[in-house]
Amino acid sequence: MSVEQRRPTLIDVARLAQVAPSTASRALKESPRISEATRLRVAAAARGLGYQPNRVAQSLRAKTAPFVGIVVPDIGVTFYSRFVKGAQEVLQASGYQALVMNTEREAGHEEVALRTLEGHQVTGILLATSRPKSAEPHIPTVYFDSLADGRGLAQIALANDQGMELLVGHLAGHGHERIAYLGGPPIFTSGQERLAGFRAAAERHGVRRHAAYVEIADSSWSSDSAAAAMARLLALAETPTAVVASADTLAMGAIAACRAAGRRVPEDIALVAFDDPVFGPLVDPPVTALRRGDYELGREAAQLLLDGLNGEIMTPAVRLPVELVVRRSCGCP
Amino acid sequence: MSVEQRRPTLIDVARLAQVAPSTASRALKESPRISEATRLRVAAAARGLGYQPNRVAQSLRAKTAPFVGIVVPDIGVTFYSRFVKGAQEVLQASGYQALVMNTEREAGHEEVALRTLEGHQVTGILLATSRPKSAEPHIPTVYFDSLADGRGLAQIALANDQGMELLVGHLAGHGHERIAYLGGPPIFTSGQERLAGFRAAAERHGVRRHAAYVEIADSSWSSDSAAAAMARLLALAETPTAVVASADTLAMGAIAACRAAGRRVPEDIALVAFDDPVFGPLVDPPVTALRRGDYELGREAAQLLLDGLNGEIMTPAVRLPVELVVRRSCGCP
DNA sequence: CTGAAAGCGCTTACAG
DNA sequence: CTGAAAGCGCTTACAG
Repeated sequence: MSVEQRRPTLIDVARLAQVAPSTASRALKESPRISEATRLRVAAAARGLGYQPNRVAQSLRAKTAPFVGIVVPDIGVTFYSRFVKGAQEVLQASGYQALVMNTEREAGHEEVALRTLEGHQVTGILLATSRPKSAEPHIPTVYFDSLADGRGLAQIALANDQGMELLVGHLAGHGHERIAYLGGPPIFTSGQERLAGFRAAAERHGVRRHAAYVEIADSSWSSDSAAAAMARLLALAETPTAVVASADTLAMGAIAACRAAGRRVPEDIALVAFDDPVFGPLVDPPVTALRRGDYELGREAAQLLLDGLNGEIMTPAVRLPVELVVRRSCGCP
Repeated sequence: MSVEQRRPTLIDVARLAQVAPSTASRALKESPRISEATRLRVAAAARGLGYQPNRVAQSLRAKTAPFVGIVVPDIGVTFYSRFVKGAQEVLQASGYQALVMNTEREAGHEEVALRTLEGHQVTGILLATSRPKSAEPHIPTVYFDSLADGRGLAQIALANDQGMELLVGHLAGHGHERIAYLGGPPIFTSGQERLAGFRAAAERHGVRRHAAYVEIADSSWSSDSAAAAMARLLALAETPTAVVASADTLAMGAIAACRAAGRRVPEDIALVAFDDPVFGPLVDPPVTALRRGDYELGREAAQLLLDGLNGEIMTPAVRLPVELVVRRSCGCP
């Protein structure tokens, strides 16, 4: 371990360049009213000392920091990691650093993450909340995926009902009349809207309603809980002929359960999924699903934040349309 | 948009509680030498105003912040997202917030991320570097996955050579003599050590060496590039009878290529992978691979950092042992 | 137990 | 074009 060295400060630079700190500050940020000679002298001094500005001091002074916090329930979920990457791309292009906070779907962690972000004077927040009744952060916030009506700068999510219409409509087109729904708990937007969307679409397509045909996985939308739910569906006296899984992880669990029960997909039971499994084409059978708009949602959410910061008027809630990709699991030839 | 409200400061709290700011500060952080009455009065004032301490000011004052930065090349890669979750678990238990930075494997982004973290006075950094010759951050750093010998507080990675020995040994035990390697570029630790480990293990097991039997994917270890590489292997006059993929994504690409070429796995060509594909058991065929130690590596790395901050002596480099999970893709009955 | 003062490192009106 | 001064919001020796 090397000797504890004090980081050089602007004062050190100014001293070495023989100017006042204020002049050094201006020279470093290319202010217009500075002589070329001074600028060069200061730049040389800064380089010589390996000067790096203290961002904490800058933030304290400016009362804001060029950061945008992205708060996600589970960074291990493909949807969220891709969202982060899409958002980051747009944010960095506008000079913001993305600060990712993973809450593990715990309201307490989210609370802490939000306070940390606020305390750090971040410029804005992109938030997929896991708190049933959340207070609005004191910083411009774009809610995504888990919406909180009326709060924040803007709201954006996938078109959950349109997606369900595509999925249910496709199965109904195959002649299915006993279609089950396997979804995440209807606590936040996606869970609620997909379930509601399924019900509405089922009704539109004349699909028989059956209480036992709605199965809910655990709150982390885990494959294991989906497998258990699927097993319950398969144990029914009158089993469904098709299943709509409201996420990729649930579809994977459902396939595993079918396999364990010796039921073939799609011959014995058809399956479609809301999110396209990442290795979808390699799964046996390849899964019919909606194309992922994850990156796009991230980019759009970031853009909404930037627009909002620029004072542009926001529409109440943005919906990203989805698109069906037909593969084998639905029983198409 | 509500009226721009100034956030209440400690001064506001002190004024309301009719004490000096210094007293308010002490009262809020439960300093011992404070009267119960004062403490209650200050607490009430803080609550009343909705006071939240300004972390930026605290950090500037303390010259350190209770944060640990985690810098990863690609948050969309399962290995890294799980690492983050494991590390975060340990860090939060010790009072640190994890700040995740995603570099997209770009040296420039990593540079910025590191400077941001330094500028923000984070207490420590967990770094999987993507810079060929990186300067050491001025903050206690634990290198993981991509090691940089001699630098930082500590170094930790999976036991790459032991893993390759398990994989090659298993295939050799099946009687394979023409074993190909499909890996990431040998630029950073994992790519280098796995390739070297493969070669050493192949030699130990008397596997024939053949220049064309080493295929390298692109630098993001993408499935697509692996599929292309696999296609090249399958086009060889004398094709290998088995392939070792040095990551889950590569294995997936390899399977896709085999399928596209009409070759059956494992009947026509056997396959094993270093990382267990997340939905491994659902892939056709289920992949024989090493059990993932991702979370564990994250936990260990975080613990190394905490130990190092406490002044404990560090060993030069920690290796996490791996373990083989046999499924169908290797040709086992 | 409480308060006045200094200072963390920077930036920006305000003078000159 | 350059400098002296104030202040961002906090904490902590130093007095009392």
